[in-house]
Amino acid sequence: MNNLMPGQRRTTIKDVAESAGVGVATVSRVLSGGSASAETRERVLAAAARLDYRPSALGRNLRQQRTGGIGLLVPDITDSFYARLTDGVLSCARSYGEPVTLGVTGDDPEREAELIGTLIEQSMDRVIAVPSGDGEMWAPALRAGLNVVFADRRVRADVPGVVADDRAGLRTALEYLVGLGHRRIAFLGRHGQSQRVAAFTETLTSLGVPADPGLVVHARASRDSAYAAAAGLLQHRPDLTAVLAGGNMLGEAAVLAARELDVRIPRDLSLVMFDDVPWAELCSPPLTVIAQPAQDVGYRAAELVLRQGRRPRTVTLPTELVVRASCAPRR
Amino acid sequence: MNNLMPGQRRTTIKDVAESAGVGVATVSRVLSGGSASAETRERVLAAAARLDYRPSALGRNLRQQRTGGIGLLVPDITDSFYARLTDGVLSCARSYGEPVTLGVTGDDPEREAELIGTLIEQSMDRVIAVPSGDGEMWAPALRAGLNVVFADRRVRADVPGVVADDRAGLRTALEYLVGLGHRRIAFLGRHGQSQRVAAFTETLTSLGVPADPGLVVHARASRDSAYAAAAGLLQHRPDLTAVLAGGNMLGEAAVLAARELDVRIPRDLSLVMFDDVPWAELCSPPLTVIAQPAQDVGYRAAELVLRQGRRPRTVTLPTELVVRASCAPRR
DNA sequence: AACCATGCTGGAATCGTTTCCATGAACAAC
DNA sequence: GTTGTTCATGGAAACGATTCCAGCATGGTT
Repeated sequence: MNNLMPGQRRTTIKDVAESAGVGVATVSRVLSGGSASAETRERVLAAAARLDYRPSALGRNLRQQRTGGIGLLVPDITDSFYARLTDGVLSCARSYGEPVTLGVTGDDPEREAELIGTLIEQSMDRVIAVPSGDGEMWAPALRAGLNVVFADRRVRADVPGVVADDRAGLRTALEYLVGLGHRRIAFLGRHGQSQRVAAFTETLTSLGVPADPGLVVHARASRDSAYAAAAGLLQHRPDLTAVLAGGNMLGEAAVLAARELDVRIPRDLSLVMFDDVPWAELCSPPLTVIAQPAQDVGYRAAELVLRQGRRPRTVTLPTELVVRASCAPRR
Repeated sequence: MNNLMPGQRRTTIKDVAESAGVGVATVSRVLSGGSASAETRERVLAAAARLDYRPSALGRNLRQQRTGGIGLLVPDITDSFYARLTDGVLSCARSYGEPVTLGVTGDDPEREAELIGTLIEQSMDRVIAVPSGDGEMWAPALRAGLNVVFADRRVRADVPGVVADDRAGLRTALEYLVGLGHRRIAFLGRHGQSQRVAAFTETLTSLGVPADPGLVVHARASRDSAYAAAAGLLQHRPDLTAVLAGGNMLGEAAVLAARELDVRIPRDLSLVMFDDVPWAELCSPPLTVIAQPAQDVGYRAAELVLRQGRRPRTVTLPTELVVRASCAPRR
């Protein structure tokens, strides 16, 4: 069968070997930094350059029983927080020359499981995930030898993770709100943020404010769901005076819902949002936020998963309360 | 302490064959829908399920000389437009079960070339790209048999593409601005938007407004660069009365720069922004925008690159002018 | 009974790379 | 001159799948 395809056959290591007058083993050694005589090395390099040879990752990976590259699972790439996290991962991966395969889970455990399956099929051995389901779901992946690092959330103690110190950020924000006289403070969270919710109620109690379970609401990782949750909260509980939004999409939803229902920020309602985004400053009023180092979280997670030498437990990155104009004393 | 279990070798097709008492060829046939007797099929399926067998994509790809999956190259994943585009690609790819490998070019042709190299190394045969450099750069990739689809921009006539009809959107926006009495209208664009710039000057001329080259400014794909360009424009040309921002990041930069320089929108300056984003409505004032179907662009591009049967030339998707409150008659 | 058509099956080749191992040469030490 | 030792080197065996091809049984037709 001669080359009937317009796209000609890929140049292989064999072609290089032939062209350089050496064996394939020698070519492989030269190209991967093994030992070889200066003269041979030069001949091989010249031949490789002449033929524009690029080693096939397929062959290499099959032989070495591992696919290079990193799998990255986030709930929603449209969310600025996860986009920045992704950017951090990419920027670290680039310096290692590792490709990144992206999957969105939509905070749906079923989809997450499906994506994990795909990753295993691809023989990916490194994964960074913002987990949606419970930790159990990751057992098969770990058994398969997958190298997992969690980002933003942790659902298993035996898997390293990189998270922002939202507990501290939350405490600062709540102290601020309580100091302004607020007592009925709602938490508008996303599914999978159980830890954040727990921290919320604990901190509130420790500040002398009784917890009210009706003031904690959850949404899925989509704009519509966030809006529905925010609007529902504001309609059902007109008595609340402050809202803590657990993400930028939820904050956005809260602002929108408040406008729709003619609730004035900050006169009628104070709002603090997790995650600083560029538009928070552009918003009317500019939003007080708990800034999170999303990009760093991604970068550090990538570092962790790439330098798999030692296994640190968990990296916690600081958060910062940025006060703007969306909070006022309780009337 | 490594968590590598001894003897945890991956289960291969050979194991399944042995366990089912058939040859490997038969297993392969059964699993890929070939012909086999009902009894054999059942035995193989049972064995595969029992051993939790997953075919290795590596072996398959090596044999078939192609890596499944799609490579996606965008200038900046942090930009809402490209994030939505990416979301569209992922959502289409998911229904085909194809993994997506993401790379950010930062609108840098050099980085783009580097990423193309990586994709070829991975034997990726399908790529969706928002091209940054000129069309020449894609010649080697096309020669290597890569299946390329451009999104958002087109730089080669022989490569199919999916774009938004920004020419029409631009015309509508400019008619609106000119109708409000504006004459000195600036374009704040990004590198690689030469076509958009050309459309801008042409349209302006056709509306009877002389083009002023000094009113066209370019930025790279980063927030800092966008801000620098916007601030520079406003400082150097205090005579302009309207700005058309070529992307949401540029619009954001324009709003920020205007505030910083105490230029009031829309009293002193009218602003129209390409691409509708959720915060455009939250902004003060709410921004008039040319809405672009970013997600659809991604989805359609993925469809095009996956259904490589026929090769349509170009898909153009409609845009829409959404009038809010950032434009006013010229004083 | 002889023949062919049909359909299922498994051995073996193949994809492109890395890596093990044997070979042979050069050289030093005795 | 013989024996080790150290290199560079290339042949061949993996890796895990698909697929060609030949073998074999079955059943129908002459």
